[in-house]
Amino acid sequence: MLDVRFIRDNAALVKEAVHNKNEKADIDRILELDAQKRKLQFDYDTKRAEQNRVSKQVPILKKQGLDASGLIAEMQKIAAEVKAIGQTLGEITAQLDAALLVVPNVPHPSVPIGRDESDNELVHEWGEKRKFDFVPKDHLALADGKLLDFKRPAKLTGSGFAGYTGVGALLERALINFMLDFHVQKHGYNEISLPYIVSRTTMTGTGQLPKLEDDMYHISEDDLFLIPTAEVPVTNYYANEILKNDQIPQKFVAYSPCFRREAGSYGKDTKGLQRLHQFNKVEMVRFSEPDVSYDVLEEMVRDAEDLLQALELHYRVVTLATGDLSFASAKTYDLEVWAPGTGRYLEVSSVSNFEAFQARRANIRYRDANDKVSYVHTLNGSGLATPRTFIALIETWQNADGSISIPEALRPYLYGMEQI
RNA sequence: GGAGAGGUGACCGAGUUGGCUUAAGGUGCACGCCUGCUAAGCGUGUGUGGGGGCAACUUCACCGAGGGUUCGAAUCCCUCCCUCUCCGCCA
Repeated sequence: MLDVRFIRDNAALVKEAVHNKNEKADIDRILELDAQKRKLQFDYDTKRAEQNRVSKQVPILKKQGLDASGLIAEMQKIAAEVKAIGQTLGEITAQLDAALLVVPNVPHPSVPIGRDESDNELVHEWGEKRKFDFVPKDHLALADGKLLDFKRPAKLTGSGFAGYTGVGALLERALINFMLDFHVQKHGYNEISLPYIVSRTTMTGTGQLPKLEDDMYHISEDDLFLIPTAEVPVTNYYANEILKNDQIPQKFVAYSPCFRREAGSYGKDTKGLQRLHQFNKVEMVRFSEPDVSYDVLEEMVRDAEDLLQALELHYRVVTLATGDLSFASAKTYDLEVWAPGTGRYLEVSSVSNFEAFQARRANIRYRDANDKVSYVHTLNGSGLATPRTFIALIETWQNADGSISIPEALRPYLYGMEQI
């Protein structure tokens, strides 16, 4: 959520941001509601002050044994006026708040302006596409029925759910443990494990709601949601708090399953592990002081890159253009890993700076050097999403005989196996 | 799921026959005084958010959340949420 005062002072900029993000939000209406609200607030305060002042005289009169009924009768009128103004004020405030919730974050000036992902900008690449002296298989040909099972999970639940079996399950677990250990031991993150089911308020705090409700799994009986990413519980961990010195800066890393309905993406990237309704992910979440949050963003990209480098996988980093940027993000880098069998780059990490957008929604603040209370900046990034990393890993490290070599960094997590 | 207790400022903790409480008192914290140093002591200050004002300042709201009663609500009524204890169920 943006500060209404920021919108008031930068209406043109915000309108441009809404347009560049292919979003819809009625900024003029917000400005109008804001003006109405402030006027009502002034009227309310003035009346209420009078009411408070006069009400205090009632007990004084009574104590002197005087009749206060005239004063009380007069105050009944004012009380009714206060109530009426207060009601209108409440309605306008509710409308304004609802309107503010659907205004997207403003992209950082360094973000390329563009309609969609074709306008994303390449930042850099690492490694190169592996050359094969045989025709590399895609991950389905390599692993379906062995390391992976798609058929039976579909029987259990439906399409878009995958099973990892035997050594495949071990490999997936190895990836998760490897990534967690790496972030904790080499990058200094604090591991955290939080609920996978959260409330409507929590989902609103990070910006999934109200806009993306159709993409979320909802438990209607309790009005709770399955998390689409660990970002949601971890970022909201400090909701409604003023952080103390030892809580900011803060770097958390969390493993969690992620649940996404993927409404509207049917038929897109449906092959194998590429797009699932449930998958595992290790997520980095940072709480930063505003003046350094863009340094933190760069650091997080490197933290995610370190994993791919340790796994010796070729990848590239791109800056998302405005049209591809998510609702809440001010700037996002995607890490795309090369999957030689599939013949595509797959997004395995999305690293974003939300600036104060989520902090304002979730009400996460801190005291700066001058003891002034202000909103923190929140950032998060995958490090990494498991299924696509799994794809790239087995497709890159496959051998002509169908076996898969294990990169050295991962071997300790696979009982020392060099190949599977 | 059943029964009971409770949710007050950074923290502890009064206040629940509605009105000198602008939330007592304490702790902590900050500044000052005192002081050989430290401690103790003394004094002052110490929340968040909104509105108005160039500013000093002023005003409103907030005692779990939301409604209601009243001239006036931390205090009374209703609904909901959360925490704790006991019972039941259970990995």
